[in-house]
Amino acid sequence: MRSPRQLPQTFYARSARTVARRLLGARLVHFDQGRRIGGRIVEAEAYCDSDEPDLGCHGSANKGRPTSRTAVMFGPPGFAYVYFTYGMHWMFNVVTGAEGMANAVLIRALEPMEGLEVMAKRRQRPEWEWTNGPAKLTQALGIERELNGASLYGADSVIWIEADEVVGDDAIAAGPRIGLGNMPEPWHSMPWRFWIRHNPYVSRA
DNA sequence: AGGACGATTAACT
DNA sequence: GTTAATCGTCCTG
Repeated sequence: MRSPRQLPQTFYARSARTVARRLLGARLVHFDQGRRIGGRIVEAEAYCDSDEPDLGCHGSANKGRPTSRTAVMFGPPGFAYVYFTYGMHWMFNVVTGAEGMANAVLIRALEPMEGLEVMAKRRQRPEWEWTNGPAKLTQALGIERELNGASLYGADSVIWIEADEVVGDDAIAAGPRIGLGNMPEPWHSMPWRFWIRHNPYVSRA
């Protein structure tokens, strides 16, 4: 194992909503060039929760059948689903639930904890803006296409999540997901975005 | 083959 | 509040 606290595959083998909530306070680590870059997860969103249809979720494209892009989502839990969007941004998700279900959790914001000097070189801004958005955190941690499909629970993983701070239910807030655009109701308003209350690193949108 | 658009961000009025 | 940047993916024909 990379760390005694590295989350096992069983952690991810639950509904996306459950995993999204339990991921708050945990630490995402990218082991890059022999050094740890990472931070505490403070915001996450569930997509294609359990077996409910979720239009607008990538897994619902192509009539709910896997495509080359979404294949990883349909695979077993505990793997990274990394995709490219808007012609310039990378997004990091963890695959959850049962194999074949296309469930995933988007990591939307972190509190920087390790490798700050690397993040600083990659992002010319005040520290609180380094990782307060899904495409900002991937840039800060150096997450790109080669991590798509990477195992998060393996003994020699290069990216994984560790148990860290315990966040109580009363410190967690929930609300509609961000940036859904044309996603129809009821999914547009489903409260599947979770974040730590009063945390300065949560995305502002 | 072609076009619309995106789980976003930074810059500008 | 509005908009450009920038290109892979999916849907239509």
